[in-house]
Amino acid sequence: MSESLLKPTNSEMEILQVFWKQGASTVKDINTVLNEKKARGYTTTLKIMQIMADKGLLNRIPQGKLHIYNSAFTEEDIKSRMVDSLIEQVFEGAAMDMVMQALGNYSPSASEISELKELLARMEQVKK
Amino acid sequence: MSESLLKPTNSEMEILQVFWKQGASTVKDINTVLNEKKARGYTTTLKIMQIMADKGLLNRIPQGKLHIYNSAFTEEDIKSRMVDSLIEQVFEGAAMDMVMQALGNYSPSASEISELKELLARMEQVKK
DNA sequence: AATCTAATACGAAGTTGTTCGTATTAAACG
DNA sequence: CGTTTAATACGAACAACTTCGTATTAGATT
Repeated sequence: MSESLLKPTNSEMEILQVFWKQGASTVKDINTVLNEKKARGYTTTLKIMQIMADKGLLNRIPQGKLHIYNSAFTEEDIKSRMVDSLIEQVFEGAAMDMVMQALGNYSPSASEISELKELLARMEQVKK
Repeated sequence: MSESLLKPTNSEMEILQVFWKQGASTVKDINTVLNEKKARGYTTTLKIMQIMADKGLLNRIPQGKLHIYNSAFTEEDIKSRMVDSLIEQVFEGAAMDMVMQALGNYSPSASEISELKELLARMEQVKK
């Protein structure tokens, strides 16, 4: 089981994002969406999806000749891994530094600030 | 000037982190520190540092036969780029989602919560 | 059933990153 | 000033990713 360390590449992330939005899809479905942003050959998308299935990132269900794929992991799961990886590799484990950096870069709107304050209040509750 | 998009690789990040801690260093200096965590050949470190200098990530000052290197960018600058890149590629621009995810993963200590609340309070002030 | 169509399978090429061995060179030493 | 030492330069190998062209195959069509 070496799947706990699986970190999708950029191309793989783009594909996963489509699955999270529209659920189970064929190669054609995915390729159509991807091509809205950037041209790629059909077999390019196919190949990457095959590799992803091999890695365990995607599930593949044969439907006659067709293959239907879907993400093997939830959006939260993968994004969580990616955030962890950044904190580890770039911030040497200093999670709060990363949060501060992010907040500094994108100063949140008033409503986002409220949302964050609520989250923090809830976290404070739990600690008691 | 294509350097605004420069995103260091993992190996490059490890090297930059050493520079940010101890300032200008030789290849030998850097390699010694890196080897505390993981064995690598001297020429491996040399090669990567040469590539980094080519890319503009490091400055190189010849000191007789020796070369003294240093990071060409501040810690904050690079880390900021890395955070931006994650937000862009993984969270499709949703910076707040990323912050929430990070806070969810590493529930902050009481003192960290206070620190964050202060930061948010200051941000709220600025908005007024 | 033969042909057509559209999907998958496969292999190869180009790129980037990492690693190291060997060659070169410049300074130091005797 | 020739030799040793220690640093850089260079090239090659390997692995991961991305891309695409071609081959194969299974189902649909006539």
